Amino acid sequence: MSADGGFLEDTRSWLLTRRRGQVIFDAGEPAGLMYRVESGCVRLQINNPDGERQIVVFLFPGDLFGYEITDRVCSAEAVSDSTLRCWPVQAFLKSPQEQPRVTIQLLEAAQRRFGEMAEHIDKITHLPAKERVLWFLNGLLTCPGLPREGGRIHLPMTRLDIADYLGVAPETLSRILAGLEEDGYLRRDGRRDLELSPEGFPNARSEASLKLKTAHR
Amino acid sequence: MSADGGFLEDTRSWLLTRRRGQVIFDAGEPAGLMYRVESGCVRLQINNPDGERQIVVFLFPGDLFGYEITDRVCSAEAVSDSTLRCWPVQAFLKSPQEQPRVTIQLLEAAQRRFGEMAEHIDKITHLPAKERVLWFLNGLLTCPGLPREGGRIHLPMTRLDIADYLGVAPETLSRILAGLEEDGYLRRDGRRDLELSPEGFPNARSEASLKLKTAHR
DNA sequence: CGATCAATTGAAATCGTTCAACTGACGTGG
DNA sequence: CCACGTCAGTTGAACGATTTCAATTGATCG
Repeated sequence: MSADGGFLEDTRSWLLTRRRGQVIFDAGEPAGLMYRVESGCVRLQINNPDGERQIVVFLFPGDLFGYEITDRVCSAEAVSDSTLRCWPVQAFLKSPQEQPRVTIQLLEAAQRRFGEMAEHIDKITHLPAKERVLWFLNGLLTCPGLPREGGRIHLPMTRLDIADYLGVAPETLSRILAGLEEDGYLRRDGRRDLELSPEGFPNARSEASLKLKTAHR
Repeated sequence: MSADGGFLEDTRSWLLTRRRGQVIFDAGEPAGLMYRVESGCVRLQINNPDGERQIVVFLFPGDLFGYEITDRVCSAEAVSDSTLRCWPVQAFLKSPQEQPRVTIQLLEAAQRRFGEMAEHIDKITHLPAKERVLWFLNGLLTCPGLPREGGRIHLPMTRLDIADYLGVAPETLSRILAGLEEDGYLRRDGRRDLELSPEGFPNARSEASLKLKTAHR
């Protein structure tokens, strides 16, 4: 998920720390800095007028964000205490030296994010709640930035965060996790720690897809 | 939605036509050309392994797409017969003359798209089916590239396309449209034409939001 | 003008939400 | 260091919106 090619390192930057829940920037604000997560976890989200929240993506160490050129397109908040490295975007865009290399990097990062969001929409609309949760958990397992020992995961985010990411009521998420624990696929340890079964998950879709649905166009 | 600053015009390009339903490119393919819709309508979509489809965005005249640098992150197909202007992306990225100006344009286009997709996810997860349809119809009304005379719209896409965009069953969409017509908010004329009421829509959210929900964090 | 398939309509089933109550994890102050 | 309070998280039960399956209509095209 990280996208620096070493260019960023050569450029003036500085560190910032944000505490759990702190706002990094809000949708609509004029952009200035771009960030890379050094430690912790950040969420990009939409805060809609009805007071509801849609978390668009969780960002982990190595991930770049906030490289808007004009205005912020969504809000960013620290999920857990985090340290961020930041650069003034304008510096890149104006420097004829750095500009080409960096903007292409950013363009690629943006494309990658686009693909991930498209997948996100797809999962939310086509998967039932349980399989969304499994998808999320699998994503955690293959997330390079997340501190992890074996199948043991320390979640930086709350249940409500996860629910708002998956488009599910927190109660539903709770029931699903309880069910997975019941069936031996994981063990909950406090609010933040998960022990995922090494044998992997029910893999519900491979069964379901045997039904050989014929949609497609 | 359009994002050219005149730079593109100076660069070698050519026209392409695609018939309704034709594939423009598929997810995973190596990228080569980038496109601008000149006439017609294009959809970007995810074709998931279960044969289901999620339409991510409809593109209209003026819209740029396909500016991936490496691989296609989703598929593109013509919704209606369309003409497309295309450029080799590499030509921009290699030319020191054009590169800076164009990549910044593309970066901005990508950011705009990001914001729209985030909103799309938000609508899908937080709005009930009827309001999703109203949101879509309102979007059509404020879409500069769509041929329109007053409140009369000629839809380039099928009901199934719309359903796959909104994350709703086609039957549900059908019932909702019937209901809106029943209530005098629109008139259906064949499969492709809609006459939207000039007084606008029920504006369901403003009533609903009087309930003053207190979510947010 | 007829065939075909998109679109519509009906009825039943279901998954997830909602409302409400409870539990217990975590941190704070004594 | 332990007791206590608070709020995140969990559990229960009922409701309801949307899906699903099935049948029908009707628009569009050859």
